[in-house]
Amino acid sequence: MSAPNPIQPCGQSHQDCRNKDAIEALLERARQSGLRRTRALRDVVHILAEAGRPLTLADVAASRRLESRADPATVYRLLTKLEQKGLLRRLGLHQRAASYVMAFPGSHQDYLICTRCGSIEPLDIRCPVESLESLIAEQSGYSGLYHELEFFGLCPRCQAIQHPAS
Amino acid sequence: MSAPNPIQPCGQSHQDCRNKDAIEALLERARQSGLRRTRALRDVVHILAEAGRPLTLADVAASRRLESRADPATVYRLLTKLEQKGLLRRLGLHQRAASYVMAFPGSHQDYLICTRCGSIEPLDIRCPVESLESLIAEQSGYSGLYHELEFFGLCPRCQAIQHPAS
DNA sequence: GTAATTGCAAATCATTTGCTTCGTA
DNA sequence: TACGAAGCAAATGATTTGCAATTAC
Repeated sequence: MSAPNPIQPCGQSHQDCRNKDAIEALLERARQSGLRRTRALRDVVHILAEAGRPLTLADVAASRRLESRADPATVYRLLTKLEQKGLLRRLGLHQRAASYVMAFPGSHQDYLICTRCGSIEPLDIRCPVESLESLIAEQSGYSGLYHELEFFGLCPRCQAIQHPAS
Repeated sequence: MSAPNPIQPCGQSHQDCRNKDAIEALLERARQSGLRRTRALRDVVHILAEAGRPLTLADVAASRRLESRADPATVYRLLTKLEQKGLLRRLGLHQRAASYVMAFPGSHQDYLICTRCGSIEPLDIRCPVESLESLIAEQSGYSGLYHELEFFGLCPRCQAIQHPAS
């Protein structure tokens, strides 16, 4: 958490996220936020937590880990609920369709995105990540490195709107 | 580019990206990388460049800007080619399906992703972005702020493979 | 003239919803 | 027992491909 060594394949420091206790805590949080302790829920959480990397819905549904082969629709609904409860994070711009931007040479853009209404504001920040890029390129052997940085949150307008339900 | 003021709605500093010269330069690069100067190409580049924010394929295809209403398939192929030439950036994990990760409290994960094979490596970097979050939250009025940071590049294995074609 | 590009239609694939049955609280 | 969850099937929606007609070089 505080080691200065910035770049390592995620070996140790996140291992703790995948141990039984952390997973159990997640399940407990899930239950307390209203979800029932079903086998499918337990399986989905285990699969995702132990993967330690982003998985698609199909990945989760196809995983033969744990004996229940879950229906994609079930997995989908579980993922949706877990995301609504804040226990799960869906990567990307949170829209169903892919998004594109022109790549002007030398220009780089970061975004601020509302998790409810999906509005996207370009940010004119001095991106603090650039210096990391060369370091990562060097240590990982990747070429042509670039990055994407997005901030997500509830925009002021959406904060003012009543939550439809929980 | 060097102003210390870090957060502004992208007003000026990227405006230059959208002027005629920059767009013309993009089109020129496109032509030099083998694309023909068709109306659809010009329109797509104009639409994306002038939008200054991420657009979906449907956004581009539906844009009545410039007189040619382009077929989604045509737009799709243009976007694909522009991306292959490095003139365009597709946001997100570059997979067709959405990806999910468990949100362990207090843990945050950044990724290194190969643009060719799609492999995803979790990075154990000390993320330099966290300090920005509170600043952005304050200035934007967004609540519940979090961020995603992904690095993209060609992984060593893919670098070794012959490019199928250009 | 030749090869890339377009447009239209159709195929794919991931996501999402309806509805009935099942299982947890 | 009541209400959320699961399973199955079907609808939706974005993306992707096939192919004939067109257009840029």
